Amino acid sequence: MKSISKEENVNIALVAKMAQVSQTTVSRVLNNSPLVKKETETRVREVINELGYAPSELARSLRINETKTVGVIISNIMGSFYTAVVRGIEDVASKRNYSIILCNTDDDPEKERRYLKELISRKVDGLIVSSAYMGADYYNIVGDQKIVFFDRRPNGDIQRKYDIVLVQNREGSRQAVTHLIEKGYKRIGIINGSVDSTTGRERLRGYEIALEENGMTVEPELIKTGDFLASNTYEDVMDLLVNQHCDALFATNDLILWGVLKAARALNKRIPEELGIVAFDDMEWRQFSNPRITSVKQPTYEIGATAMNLLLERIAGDMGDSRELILPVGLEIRESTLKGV
Amino acid sequence: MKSISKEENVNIALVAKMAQVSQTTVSRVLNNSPLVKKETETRVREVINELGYAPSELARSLRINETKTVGVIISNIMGSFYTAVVRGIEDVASKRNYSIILCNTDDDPEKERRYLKELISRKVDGLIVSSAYMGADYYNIVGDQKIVFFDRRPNGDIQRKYDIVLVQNREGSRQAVTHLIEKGYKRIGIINGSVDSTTGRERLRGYEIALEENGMTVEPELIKTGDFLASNTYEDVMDLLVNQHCDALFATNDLILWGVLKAARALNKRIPEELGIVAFDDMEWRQFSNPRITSVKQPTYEIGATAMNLLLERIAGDMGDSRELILPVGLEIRESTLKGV
DNA sequence: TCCTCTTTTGAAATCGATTTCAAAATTTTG
DNA sequence: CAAAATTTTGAAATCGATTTCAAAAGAGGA
Repeated sequence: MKSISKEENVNIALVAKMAQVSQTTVSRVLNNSPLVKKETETRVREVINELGYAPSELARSLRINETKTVGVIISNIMGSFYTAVVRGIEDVASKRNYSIILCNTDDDPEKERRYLKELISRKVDGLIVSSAYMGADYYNIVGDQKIVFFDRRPNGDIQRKYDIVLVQNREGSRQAVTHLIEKGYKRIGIINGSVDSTTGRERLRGYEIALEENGMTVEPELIKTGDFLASNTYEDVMDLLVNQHCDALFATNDLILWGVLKAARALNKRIPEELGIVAFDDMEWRQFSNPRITSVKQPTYEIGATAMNLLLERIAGDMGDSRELILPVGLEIRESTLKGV
Repeated sequence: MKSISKEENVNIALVAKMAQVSQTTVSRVLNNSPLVKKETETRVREVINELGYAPSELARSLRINETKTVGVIISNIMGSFYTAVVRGIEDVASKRNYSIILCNTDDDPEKERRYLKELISRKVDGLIVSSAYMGADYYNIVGDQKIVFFDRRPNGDIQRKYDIVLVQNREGSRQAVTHLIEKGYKRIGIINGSVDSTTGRERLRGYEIALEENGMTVEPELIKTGDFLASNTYEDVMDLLVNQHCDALFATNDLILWGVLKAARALNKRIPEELGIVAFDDMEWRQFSNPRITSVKQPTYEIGATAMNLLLERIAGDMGDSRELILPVGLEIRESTLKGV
């Protein structure tokens, strides 16, 4: 074993030189190949320890064409729904020695395109995507990447080529609104995200179905369409409560609920007496909100874990037909709809 | 321009072949070198577009020894404090074309070690770390990596070598507890995270200082030390309220606050009359909690953005002395301490 | 036309690992 | 003890980019 020269780079060549073997042998040791004599292995390992050598994943990835990295593209980690999803993804990924690269698009299609291209250039092994952007050229960009979409269903051709993890959006909405009706609310407004996404469309559809099933008419004035970032929720709520005299509101996600609560507070509405509220998503804080909010609970962590598992199967070589998993939701009834009938 | 053969890999060599130039020239085009004749450049770009070629960041990184990637190591993205920090990091990173790899350690030192080694193997350009693990061999693992620590101050030797972003933990605690005292609360308990971290120690110190400044004695029975994941907050609160007869509690982070609220609710305590509550961290949900919680607000997003900016300076070659930035906190007074004096 | 000077190009080395293929070393067998 | 079988090793190619250095092509002047 030679002595350590000061300024040399610590790489496989240096280890080889110092252990008086070839790079091939060092590589074999690194990969626990049985082809190495016990004695030489020991010598090599000693050098490795002495140098504190750790192989470059970069070089390795380049050679074996696999990075053990997946890209995660979401709207905004601060939207709390995604937080739990990402944690689910990361847990499964970490267990299998994968890393995740996190990207926030703010639902900006241009940002999403940029991220997609960058992740592909970085040769990620796969992608987990909640897409804001589903233009016709999507396929041109992503090509034959392995992708699992979640939360929002990609449109048209795309959806037949990739796995998808969704929740019962329509059914969740239907239950939520049905609950409001059963509680005796008469004029129910909905503040929806974008109907460009299937999520928005499905949640709206559930709302309509609930009304129809109960012999109520769907009034366009009571339907507010915006975005899931709650950009103009406040104004929408004001209109629904002041001009349209709604006595109940259905907020289709967490951020929108905040807008609703702010506006309701500004108007000094008593909840649930004057105003009933149900909302999609169920973050833990709602248990301590005033009042506690009746919620459609999504299995957020499981969405992420499931998506990552599907992706890992694809990466492992599963070439089967694309799958669509629909996870169940549940209605948690709390004080915000606790009106005596 | 030759025609596309079907199964060839799309790499720089293929582009070169099809454009009838050398790889060197293609590389120059990719990097906007002025050394290329307009005419050839056009030809090369056409081929690039036709093939949908995007250079491998992997190969590039290997050659130029720079990955444009930073690792982010935190306790748990679901702890809501970190969510905002991460978003701050990602925003700054993305603007400078950096990607972030997210790692959740759950404050498990072993996990942190594994992540550190992995990220270093992946040749990240730098690290942003809220460390659970500060063993003596830390420096052995991270060596001369570029690191910005945040939230928790690394101990001893480490701290002189790297940049640090902190907040006024002690001062924040002092203000919070002083506020409780001013409101007339007499027996104030603290439910702290781990005192292995400076954060825990500083927040405890602020608590002690506030008591001392007001001529109150620090009673060990009123000090609960656990972890910032709130593992046994419930039991701690029970003890403080039932056995120690506290009339006010100071929760040192968001998760712990949840535990406090749950326990308080279980005991049917009226807040703020029977029980005053202040807490570190200030997530948006607290504005809607019942009651709204008086909070020490940290500039979470700025912590992340600042850390990333410091890191970028280091990556750019700044070799100056290590810096320590202390960001201000602010006390938001709300109903949970609104007792008439 | 020839020579100089500038512009434009490409062959080959390099980054740090893995892998193929053949050869060397060792052990087993007859 | 020599031949065959087996174990152990290493030289060189490879992944896909960048970069160095020298040479080719083109422009301008005498």
